[in-house]
Amino acid sequence: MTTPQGARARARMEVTAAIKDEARRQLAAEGAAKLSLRAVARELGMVSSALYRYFPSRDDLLTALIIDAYDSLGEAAETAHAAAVDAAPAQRWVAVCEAVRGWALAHPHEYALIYGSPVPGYSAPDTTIPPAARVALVLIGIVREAFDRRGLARTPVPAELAPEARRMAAELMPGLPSEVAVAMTAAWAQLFGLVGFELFGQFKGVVEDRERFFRHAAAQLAHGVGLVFP
Amino acid sequence: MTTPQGARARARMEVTAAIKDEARRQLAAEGAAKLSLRAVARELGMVSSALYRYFPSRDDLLTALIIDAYDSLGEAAETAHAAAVDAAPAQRWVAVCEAVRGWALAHPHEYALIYGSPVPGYSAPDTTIPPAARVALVLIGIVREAFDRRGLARTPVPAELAPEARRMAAELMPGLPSEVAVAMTAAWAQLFGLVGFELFGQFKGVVEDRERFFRHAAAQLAHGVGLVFP
DNA sequence: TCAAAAAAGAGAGCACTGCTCTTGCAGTGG
DNA sequence: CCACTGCAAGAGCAGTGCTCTCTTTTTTGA
Repeated sequence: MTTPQGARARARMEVTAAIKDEARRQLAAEGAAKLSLRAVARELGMVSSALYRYFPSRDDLLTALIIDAYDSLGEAAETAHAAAVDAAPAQRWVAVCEAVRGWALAHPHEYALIYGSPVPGYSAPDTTIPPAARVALVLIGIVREAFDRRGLARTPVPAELAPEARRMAAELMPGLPSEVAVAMTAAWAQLFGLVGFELFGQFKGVVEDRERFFRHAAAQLAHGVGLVFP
Repeated sequence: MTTPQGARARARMEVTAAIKDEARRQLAAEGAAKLSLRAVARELGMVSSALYRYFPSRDDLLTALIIDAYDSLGEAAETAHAAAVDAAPAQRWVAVCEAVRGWALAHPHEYALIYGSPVPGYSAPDTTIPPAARVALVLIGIVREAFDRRGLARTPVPAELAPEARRMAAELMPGLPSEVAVAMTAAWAQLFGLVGFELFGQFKGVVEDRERFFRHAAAQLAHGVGLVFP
């Protein structure tokens, strides 16, 4: 990441990056299922066994790509948010949602890798959690600012959920009311439900004008967390 | 499906069923990625090439499993709906949502197969569309009945979405107002966003009391389509 | 009834995969 | 200078999807 100590370490980082680049290319072209270590090695002019010096297994390569994908998506969300910084919170919410959708449409296989079925054995390593949180943090930031400025409409939470709601608010979104924490979390999952359905073909024959449909649905999500359109 | 004409046709159906059963077992145990034709054949005591008489490719076997999974999920939804037939529409809505979640938790790999990333090349054949619609039809039925009985709260749709909303209502849910059609479709996608996030580990470290959280979120979805709790 | 046709299974084989192991080469640090 | 370590190469193993050919069995139609 910083200055490499020796020429050796530098070369290692370059090769590692080259492997990831080529793997990303194959991922984008064919999908995770067809990503082959041997093909990556072949394309890089090295023998397949050499690649195992850099990634001990195919799953490790995939994990690296997953983290990069989360970061790429998170950056897209943050950029969109920064670009809309002057707009009202509800508008910024929609802008971020649209950025997520746009990124997903532009990188379908990467999106499938991170929000589709978990491809490797089963559990994503905990390394993936921080980059995965970036989109959520942007959304939380919007809601928090709106709350601090003028408060939010709150949807009451049933008594049976109140303790969990308080825990969620305290641990994940300190400073926000527990009802909002619950609504936020639900909206976050629902956002990716909308994106996933569009991307994975579930809207085929159902929604035609998907962009407008999404914009409206994202606005409704904003409404659900208590944001109001001016 | 009906009476088999000859002993041959009968045998063929039995073998086909046995292949699907064994494949389903392997799918449930290891996931779609590790489902292997050769392993299925081995387990059935036949040679791998013989299996190609029944399914021309691995993708065809997967497609058959996909259809079965959609039907199984649809049946779970229909059963839950039938069991709650005396309850108010909003309650039935939640019951169906909970049935979807329950089925998904009980059949994670099958759920991943149908609502996760599309595993084969890319596009699911159109054969999968009717079974895939069963859950949606149950939900539409609930909403339609509620609408016919007492009407529904409607969330206005922006002008830019109005034509698409009308088209969706006319083609997919005749008799329902276009605003409701839009809200229904969004809720449908959002439901699977909630289920998918829980199933694919996105709620790890975020939501602990997932059952209660889901019940509340499902109730909010019902609210979003205009259903009211008595 | 009996031969032709269709269907099914068996087996070998091809090209590919992830991964391991051993061997040889080339930079690195004492 | 020389031992050490990191790296690459190659062979090889077990597994995969899929195709092709050959044999056996069942169905069919004249």
